[in-house]
Amino acid sequence: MREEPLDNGRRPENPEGLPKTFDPAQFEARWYALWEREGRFQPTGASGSPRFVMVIPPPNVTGRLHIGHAYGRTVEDILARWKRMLQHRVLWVPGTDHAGIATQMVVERNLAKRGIDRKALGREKFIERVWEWRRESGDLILGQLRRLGCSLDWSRLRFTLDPALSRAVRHAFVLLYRDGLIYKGRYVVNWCPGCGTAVSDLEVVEKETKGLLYKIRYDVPGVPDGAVVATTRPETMLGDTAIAIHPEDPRNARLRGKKAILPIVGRELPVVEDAILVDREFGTGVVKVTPAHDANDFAVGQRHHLPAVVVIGPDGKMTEAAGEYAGLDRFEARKRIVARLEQEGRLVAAEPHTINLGFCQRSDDVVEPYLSEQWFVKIQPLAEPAMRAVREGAVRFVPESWTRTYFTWMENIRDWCISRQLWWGHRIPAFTCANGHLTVDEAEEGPQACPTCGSREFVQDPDVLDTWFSSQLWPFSVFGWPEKTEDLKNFYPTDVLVTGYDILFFWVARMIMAGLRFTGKAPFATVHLHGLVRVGGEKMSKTKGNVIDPLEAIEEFGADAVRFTLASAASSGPTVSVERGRMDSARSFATKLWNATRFALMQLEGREAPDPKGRGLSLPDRWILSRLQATASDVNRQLEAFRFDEASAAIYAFFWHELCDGYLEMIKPVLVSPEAEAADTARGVLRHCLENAVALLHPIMPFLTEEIWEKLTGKTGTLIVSPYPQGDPSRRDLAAEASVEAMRAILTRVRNLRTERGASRTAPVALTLDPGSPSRALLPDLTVLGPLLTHLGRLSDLRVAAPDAGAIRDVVAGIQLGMRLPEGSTAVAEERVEKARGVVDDEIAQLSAKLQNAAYLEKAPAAVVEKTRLRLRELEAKRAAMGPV
RNA sequence: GGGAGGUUAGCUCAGAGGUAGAGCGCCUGUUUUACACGCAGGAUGUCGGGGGUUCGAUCCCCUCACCUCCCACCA
Repeated sequence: MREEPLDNGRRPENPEGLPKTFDPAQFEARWYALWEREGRFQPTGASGSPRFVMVIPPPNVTGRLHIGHAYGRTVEDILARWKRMLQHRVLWVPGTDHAGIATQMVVERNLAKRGIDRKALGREKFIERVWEWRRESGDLILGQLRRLGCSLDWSRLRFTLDPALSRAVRHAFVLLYRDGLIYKGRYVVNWCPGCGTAVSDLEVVEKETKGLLYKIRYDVPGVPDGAVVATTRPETMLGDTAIAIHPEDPRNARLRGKKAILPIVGRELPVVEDAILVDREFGTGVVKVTPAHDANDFAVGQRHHLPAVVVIGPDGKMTEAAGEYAGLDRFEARKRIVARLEQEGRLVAAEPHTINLGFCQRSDDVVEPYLSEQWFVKIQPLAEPAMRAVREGAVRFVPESWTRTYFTWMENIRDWCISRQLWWGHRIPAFTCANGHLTVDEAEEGPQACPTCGSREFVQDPDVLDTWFSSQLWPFSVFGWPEKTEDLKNFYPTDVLVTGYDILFFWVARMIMAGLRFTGKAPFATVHLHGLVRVGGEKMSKTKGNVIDPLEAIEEFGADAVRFTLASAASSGPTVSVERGRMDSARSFATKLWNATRFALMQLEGREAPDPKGRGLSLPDRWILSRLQATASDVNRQLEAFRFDEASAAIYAFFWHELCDGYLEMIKPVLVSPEAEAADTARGVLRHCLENAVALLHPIMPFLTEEIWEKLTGKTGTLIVSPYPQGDPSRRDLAAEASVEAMRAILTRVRNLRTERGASRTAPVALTLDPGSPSRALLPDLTVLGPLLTHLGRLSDLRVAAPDAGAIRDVVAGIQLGMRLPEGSTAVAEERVEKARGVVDDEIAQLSAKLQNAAYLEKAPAAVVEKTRLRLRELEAKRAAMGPV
């Protein structure tokens, strides 16, 4: 059909009723609304049917959907839709996270732009502003998940700061506190001066950094040359309260029992002997001890009862204790101190040195070890059961290789610093009464009276909890825990958790610990840890310009194409590589589906399409039905294994290469033939295959398939709950598969012959199938397929006969062919034949050698040897067909 | 310093102890009336290097090289 623009520029109406290319925007929103309206995302179905439950990894409430989310949520939605079609009672719970540091920082920055300082504003006002920000820009991501097609049960939407979830947090805190698993104490923690808060070990990212190792001479009365200490952080020396040597180090034995004088400050420093801290091999064997600014030094301080002097404050500036350096930034102070030491002749050396510096995951500031009072979770008692759960199989990781990483981390786990000096988050439910008694209480308003002294005046701890403290409760707090709700009973524990491996420790491990502690059950049976999305093999970054915005991609290609691309990119490895080219190809696939449907509708509309289960099936019918069974089995197996790439590829290959390229072309002549019965059967088979293919694909491409489903079946919006094709291996028809595949191979050879000989695409070929062929068992079927072969191959003649003299000969699928082109065709390039002969000769030589190898004949399985024999026979026939050199 | 993973077609990646695969890209032909986001045909790989086990290894083992990532308090 020619397309001519009309006056108004619109395309003319398509006679078939469907445009040639489809516009996803036409139906995506419509289907989503319909599914939602009809309650498809809510768990329904027979109460006896198995359930399938997931909770979403809650994105930041003010965040935007990025390609990593899009990937993870697509995977979850595929699982949810697949299980739903398997008639499970599916529940996938949506929600968002308050994301303490991240959100607070954004709001703080916004305020700063307007010249407003957080501290000047005050805590309450500031928190109001954050809520405002959350109202303005929050939940956008939820709409974006809808665009992606996620079948989340919106009636159960949760936010980590919801009253019920906040209560769960307080309850959990109190439980742990009462059990002695939460304690408060003064320790050296990781402190981010940029964020102004303590952070956990996990939030510190170590980076190799070039620095200097300074060697500084401290005077030691009675020891003429004093002591030379080595440090990468000279500014902390102002807080030194000792120097340490190894008890068995002869080099420094003369320092034993002496006192050193701290340069600049003049403080007397005892020389302590500590075998744990000091490595005799390193540097001078003398270590400065700064208990307030180094975790190891802190431990030494504890062992030797040393005081701790805080010289760097929470803002990263030197404190009053730093004397003349007070108020200086820590790095500036370093410069000045080094300059001064040099001036005084105390700087013995400053050698280039590579150090692992800790940076704040959030702000990228250099993290300071900082002595301060914090809350901690005693983690060992929680880790033990969590390890057991995995060891005993109550929780399994997919891919399995993460198990080991999990154990390694859990075995070396350290107490978790959970207090944050922030305002946005769950405030620690700890209260100090007027008489200084500490009490914890889960009531939002705090305790009524002090249990110790009865005082009614309290000050609440100013800190908030690490965001992950609330996240670890997510799989059950969303269901109302600690209340014994129906949902908790019905849907907890969940089945599958899907998330990136980067939060295995942050979140997954902690959920397992918390789940076991608070509910006695592992929160999920299976954890699918996927790789991180990369674009073209590289991390996405704005400077590289390779960022893919999933929403832009949805606009451009449609949600289904984006989802198919992501599913195809899945792999078991640590990276998920996404490319734009893949999006194009996915969109082409969607268009292909569309067009195949248009064709089918032309054939099916207003016509009977009997159930193909009746007899009278042709070989192509049997073939495609068998391939459908094989594909369905395969797809289910791959989904079971979280191999979304393989599942996508299986449907793609079936739909495009077998159903469209193969079956559709095979039935076209049947459809126009006068044999009405055969045509009707083909229509029935076509409908059956198309419906099943569309159903198979629905979890991956939900919108388009629902649209097509409606056109095919006349049913509106029901595909989402239609039974998923599972595939039955007993319904494979291997004989039909072999025959039709042989025919297709012969077709390819005939077409290739034309190209090879420079004949036109339509040049008639006379073909003979040699009854003496190695695979002659196929001949009866090929005879039945003869008319089709003749039609598709544009043959002028087809006979079962030995090849004529002068025919071009070859062996395909074990059938010896004789092919004859009309006169005048160009001869094939001799060098090409030469090369082909070479390849065959090589393989023949190889196989013959194998078959003459006694060890091979004896040890290789009989089936393999037999296969080799067959192959050799076929090759010899092929070689013979090629003629002499 | 430990640990994990990777190295396969120009690109991005699958893959199994028994003759190497996909998508994209490339070449050739093609308005074969569902689809040019198509159809048909085609080319391309010492499966990182070296050694071992095996009748047979790209797939298992050892080793080397390079890459990625995790974990770790050596000043």
